[in-house]
Amino acid sequence: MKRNPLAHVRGMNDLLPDETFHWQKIESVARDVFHRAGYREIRLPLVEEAALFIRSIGEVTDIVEKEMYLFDDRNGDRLALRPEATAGCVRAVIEHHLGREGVQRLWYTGPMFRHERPQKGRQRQFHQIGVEVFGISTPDLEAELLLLTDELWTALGLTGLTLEINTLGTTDERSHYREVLLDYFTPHRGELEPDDARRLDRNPLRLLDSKSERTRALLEGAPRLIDSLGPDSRAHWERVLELVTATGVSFRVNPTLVRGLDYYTQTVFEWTSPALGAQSAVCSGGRYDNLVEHLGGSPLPAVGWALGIERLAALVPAHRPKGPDAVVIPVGARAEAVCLALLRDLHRLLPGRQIESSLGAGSLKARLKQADRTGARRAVIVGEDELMRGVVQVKTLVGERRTDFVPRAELVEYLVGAAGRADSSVEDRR
RNA sequence: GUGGACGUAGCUCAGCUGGUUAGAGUCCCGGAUUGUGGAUCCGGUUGUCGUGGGUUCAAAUCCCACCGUCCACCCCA
Repeated sequence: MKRNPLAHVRGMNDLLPDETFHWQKIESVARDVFHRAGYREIRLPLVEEAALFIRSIGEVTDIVEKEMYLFDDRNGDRLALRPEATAGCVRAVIEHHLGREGVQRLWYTGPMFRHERPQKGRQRQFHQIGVEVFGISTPDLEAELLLLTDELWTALGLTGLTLEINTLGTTDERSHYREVLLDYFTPHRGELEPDDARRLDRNPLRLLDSKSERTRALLEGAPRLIDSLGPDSRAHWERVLELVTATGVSFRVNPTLVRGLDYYTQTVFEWTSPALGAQSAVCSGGRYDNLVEHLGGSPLPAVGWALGIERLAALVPAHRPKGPDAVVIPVGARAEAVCLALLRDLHRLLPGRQIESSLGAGSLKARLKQADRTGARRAVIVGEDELMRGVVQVKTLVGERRTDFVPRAELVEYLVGAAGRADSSVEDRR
């Protein structure tokens, strides 16, 4: 078959209501953690000039070379769906001169787009939550950002993640090391697997985290990145280690950790989980002191990280939504108008409560069954009998079976009292 | 982009080496209870067997192609 032209685009998935609840939970926890730490939200466009990403992420990266969604605007501009948000964030900081207003602690969330082959934990439209801080060059910022991630995991009830950190030094130090590494590996070029030979040509640093046995063996005798660092970078790195240690966040130094994006300098880090399969990185980032200047702004140091919401959502224990406090069920046509008025009043007078309606066709039995399945605490039933008596029937669905007939005017009062009376014990049982 | 596995009810899957009307569980709907939930029992609906072509008296089953999904490589959140 030709593919169904009306089906979803490959790698761009629907998030159904069962999942959105889980996501909302994650997002609200993150929002709260950020707010408490003084981070403010920035909302950025999904589309930017393609050149912005090419210049920031790097020309010889996979993201730029083969993964970007590119298109020409009607006026001929070369645009791209953002593959990540740091570039756009830096652009916004430069464009609005945010650097002049002192330190900026920013966070963002939203979809990113990369044309990759989908697999577990990897889709073409994926979602990130990220943080960028501008204006602090000292290593205490790295510690703060790592602490922030750790606080987030705690707030989400997430355990079992491991943190690895490394330093890449300044741009100059790194390109020096690149040459050193190139000199070391070039005589062994013939021994490398095709993928690694390609890395040698394109981005020798990527050899450091090669999975190939052969390459790993060669790496044993290779010059180390740390030896290419000057005194300033070393001091910065030592201080990062000291401060992160002091925060109590446990980590491992991984000298082979190199990030794929060109703009990183000094500290880089990555949180991973063994539960995610091949795409194990949950959250990663690092310092990028040159990027603002590189993109045309006045020099401004920065550190940031981003986490993949899909990957995080796969790890965070699922929160089941709790059922509604009450479901209002009309029986018969005459009761429908009364129930709608009842809903309106309940929503207005009990703003904290979740009160749903049970409308449409279907027997009372089926609706009670449905209400029970959603975990509703009470059913408020209005039928002919109740209409004649001016009451509503309130049936407790959780815990003890109990049915009360309540004068319509006293329903709000009853529900307020019922919450104190029954819900706490009910809560425990669920 | 490369490799492998897999596409059968809304969902999870069975259907062996081709053989009559394609099954189970679940979900949904109804009944046992003329307007009263969770358990049980009874009944019912649900399918272009991914698509197209080929082999055959006969294809969900075998062959080919395409589409899609998943997993891994690559890359990365």
